[in-house]
Amino acid sequence: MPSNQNEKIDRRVNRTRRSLQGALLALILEKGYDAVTVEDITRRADLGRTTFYLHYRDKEDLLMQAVQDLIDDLVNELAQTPLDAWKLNGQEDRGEVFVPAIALAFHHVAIHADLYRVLLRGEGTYSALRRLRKILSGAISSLIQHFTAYSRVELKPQVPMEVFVNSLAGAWIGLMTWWLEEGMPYSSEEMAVMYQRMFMRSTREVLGLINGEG
Amino acid sequence: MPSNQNEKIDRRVNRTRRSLQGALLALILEKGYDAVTVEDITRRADLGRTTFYLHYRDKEDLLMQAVQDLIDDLVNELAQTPLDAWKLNGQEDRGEVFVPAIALAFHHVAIHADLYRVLLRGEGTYSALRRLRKILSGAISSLIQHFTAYSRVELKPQVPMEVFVNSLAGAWIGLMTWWLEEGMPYSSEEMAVMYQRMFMRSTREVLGLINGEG
DNA sequence: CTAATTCTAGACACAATGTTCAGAATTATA
DNA sequence: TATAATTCTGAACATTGTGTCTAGAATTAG
Repeated sequence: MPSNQNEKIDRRVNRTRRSLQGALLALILEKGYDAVTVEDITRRADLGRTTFYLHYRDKEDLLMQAVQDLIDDLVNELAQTPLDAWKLNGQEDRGEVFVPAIALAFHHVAIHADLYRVLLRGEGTYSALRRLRKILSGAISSLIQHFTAYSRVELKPQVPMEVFVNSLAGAWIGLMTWWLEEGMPYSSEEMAVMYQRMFMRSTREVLGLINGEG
Repeated sequence: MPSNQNEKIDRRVNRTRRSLQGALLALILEKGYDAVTVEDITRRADLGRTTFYLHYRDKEDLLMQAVQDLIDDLVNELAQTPLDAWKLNGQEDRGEVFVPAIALAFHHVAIHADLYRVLLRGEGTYSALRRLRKILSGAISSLIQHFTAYSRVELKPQVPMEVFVNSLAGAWIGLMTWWLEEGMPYSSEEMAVMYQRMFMRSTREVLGLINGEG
């Protein structure tokens, strides 16, 4: 998925980095970020400790590069996804729709579950989780803007947009966290549908977009 | 607020512990949990390094005791607060109410801002943030149960309650985090009102409690 | 005032970090 | 396949932080 630089990279380098990253994730999930030493990582990856420092400055550097790649990937995929909403099959029109962008985010979590688990636990540096929150806030902002662009009604937000967007991002993160910690008892599509069912309707209300029927 | 044991404690002990806790919080906010050493803490607190180990096992022990006291205090206060909702002043009845329990939580954050900042950043161990999330989820559950107890309508939740409650707790945490990181641009009462404005209405919808008027 | 408690400074063994270096192993490429 | 370049390795080293222990100084409770 990530790290496909233009320059050709020695096989050993790719293999080494993948091993190190995998070892770090596994070890963090086993005993927590703080308890993991560089020697732990290289032993698990079956590499010399010296090799580690050939590639990364320290433990945090390794984790942050992994997270950065993950987030870059998410941003890329989000950018390639239309913001439109599809009406759901045969459902009576309760405003129930399916937004591919939302489903995509949950799908991304499912694919990279281990890394998201580490990220959402805030292991390592807080900056990673903060970045994810900003990205989700931005995505939510874009969705809202996209949906309201076609509406001729004037917006009368019940709360400042910043407050609302950050709350929804928090709900998203809380939902993903619960989902991962519970061992993903629902599919990513189900999660996306539930997220919409909970918050898309109230979004219109909070924005002041409710016109008539409850 | 916390640590009022029955036994009389030597003045020096209280002073020392308060100094150490204050120093740790300040240092974490300055340069992050990982970068803080025990010697940093004792130097800032103007104490000998040996003294630290007279009171705490390590850095994490100190932080966790502080967080534990904080959470105990929050739980205590929540337990003493009625779950009822007061109707807001002269407002037209848009279902807008004021729930003391919600306001109390935001107030608690304002009073202990530094510690919450550290806690919400997930500095130290993830377990603390996880505990807070569970407490908020529990509080939300209680509120929902309390509100619906008087309703004769049968509930038809649109999503599993666990999903909904965890999302709302996430929104709460996201909102508090944003609030703290932005330097608390609103009062805790305003925050509580906004939280309710965003989610109390949609809660009734998600629970299937919408009867007539939108 | 005095006995008990707490704080202090210095020394200690230990664990992990991050660097260096010479040589072994692997890889790209011709 | 041969060879030059790159990457990996293991051992050694200085450095930093940890957690413990001591004897004695300082503070506190009563």
